[in-house]
Amino acid sequence: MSDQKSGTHAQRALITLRQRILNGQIAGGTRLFEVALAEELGISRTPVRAALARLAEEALLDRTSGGGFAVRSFAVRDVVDTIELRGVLEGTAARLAAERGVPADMLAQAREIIRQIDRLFSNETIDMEGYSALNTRFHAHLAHMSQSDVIQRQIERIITLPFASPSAFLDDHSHQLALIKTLGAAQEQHRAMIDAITNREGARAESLAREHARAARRNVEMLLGQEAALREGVPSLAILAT
Amino acid sequence: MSDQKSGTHAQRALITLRQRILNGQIAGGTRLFEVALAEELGISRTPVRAALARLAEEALLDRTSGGGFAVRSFAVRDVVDTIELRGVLEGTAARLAAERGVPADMLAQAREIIRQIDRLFSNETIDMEGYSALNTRFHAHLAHMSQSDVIQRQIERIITLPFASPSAFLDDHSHQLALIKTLGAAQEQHRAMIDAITNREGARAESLAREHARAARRNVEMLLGQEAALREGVPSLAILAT
DNA sequence: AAGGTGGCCGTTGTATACATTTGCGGGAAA
DNA sequence: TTTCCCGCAAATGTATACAACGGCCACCTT
Repeated sequence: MSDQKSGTHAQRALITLRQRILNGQIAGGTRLFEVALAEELGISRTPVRAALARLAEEALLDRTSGGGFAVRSFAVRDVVDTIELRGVLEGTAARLAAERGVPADMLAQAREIIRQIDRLFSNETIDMEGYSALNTRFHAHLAHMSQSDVIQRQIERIITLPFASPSAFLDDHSHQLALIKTLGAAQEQHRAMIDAITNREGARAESLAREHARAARRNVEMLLGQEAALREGVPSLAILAT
Repeated sequence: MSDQKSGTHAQRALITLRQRILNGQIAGGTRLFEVALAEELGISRTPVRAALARLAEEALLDRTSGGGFAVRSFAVRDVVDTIELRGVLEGTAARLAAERGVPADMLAQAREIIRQIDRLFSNETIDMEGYSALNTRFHAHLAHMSQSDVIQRQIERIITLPFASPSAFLDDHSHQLALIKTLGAAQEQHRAMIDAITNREGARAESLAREHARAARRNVEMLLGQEAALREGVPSLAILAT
């Protein structure tokens, strides 16, 4: 089941382990041992070490004092704070874009993405995968518009966590009914952000981006208010410590 | 000269390479080869790889497409943006502290640090090393008061870059005359931040922390305005791409 | 019974040989 | 001359054996 054939052993191990951690198959705090993993995956310790190092880089593992690795554990508070952090970073990207000014063609690209999302809305049934993809593109483009490599890197880094991605929960099928109603408001915020950036209104752009991220926080809180059974279908939250 | 005796080969290699990069001895963009480094350091490829992986984790190296590593290059813009980012993160820490409320003893600790800095000022000549240490402690404590592990980690991560540290330039001896005059204002900002947090004034706490970081940016700009010769004594900026 | 102390075993650290990949350069053909 | 392709060399990927470190437990001593 986990024998993807792509690339090197280290890459496969990385993918497998990442998936297990994000799935919650390995509890937070669990120490990972090179030999055990190597035997289980049928490879030697060397590629395992490489994979573990990359997972530490992705902040999914902590380095323990003795030199080993342990799975990082995410409490609800951490998920909320991480979403807050994304809001802060995207807010900064939006503010910098406004303050520094964005070339016309870059703004045009942003508006084009918004237009494509509008087009999706004109259909009777919403194509959630399509929306998710376009939404991700919009947010990536926002980071790009900051014209700051430093900010862009930080944003890219943080959204590797599935629950911190701008399109978190959009692909999770358990509660789409409630979600769909919020998409219209989200799109209005997209529009307002680009408007603020166009007018060089830094403070407005920043606070819009922050509020925009709050929607994700509301989703988390809504999901956690439900019965556990209903949460089964939400892979983005599977990593949560119980 | 580089044969510190502490710990493992990997640790020594990490320290040596980190120092070289921060010193600017290895130009940004330079690709690092395992074999070459191993031979030069007199160790095998294995600990070299480990060291390179950690440096990538510290964002001092980029991973190249083929699987190798290259020294990250920092332009002036990147330094400025990184300081801005610290301001944003510390601002967020201050805001969260204010919004969430900070236990009395934690606030007391913050005030104690401020008091110790006051005491330094009462001397005729300022003990810069002492100020630097206390200032670092104050900022670390601020991150702690956010009561957010996520935010705290981000701040700790970013201030490993010497020019992004809250006490950057304080230990660089070339221009202390100009700096000393700014310390009083900085201390007033420390005081105001704690006041804002005590009164649960989130927005005020945030904007104070941001403005506080601007001082570091001014220092960079001042230093870069000087003749190159005068910059020799500023190790924090040695990494800058020429 | 309590405390120290020895050694075993599990874990990471390191070196090294070999496999695999990739990028570049040179040569041949169009 | 240009382009394509082949092959070599240099780089990373991998396995494996052994070293070194450390924690734990059992046993011995007082």
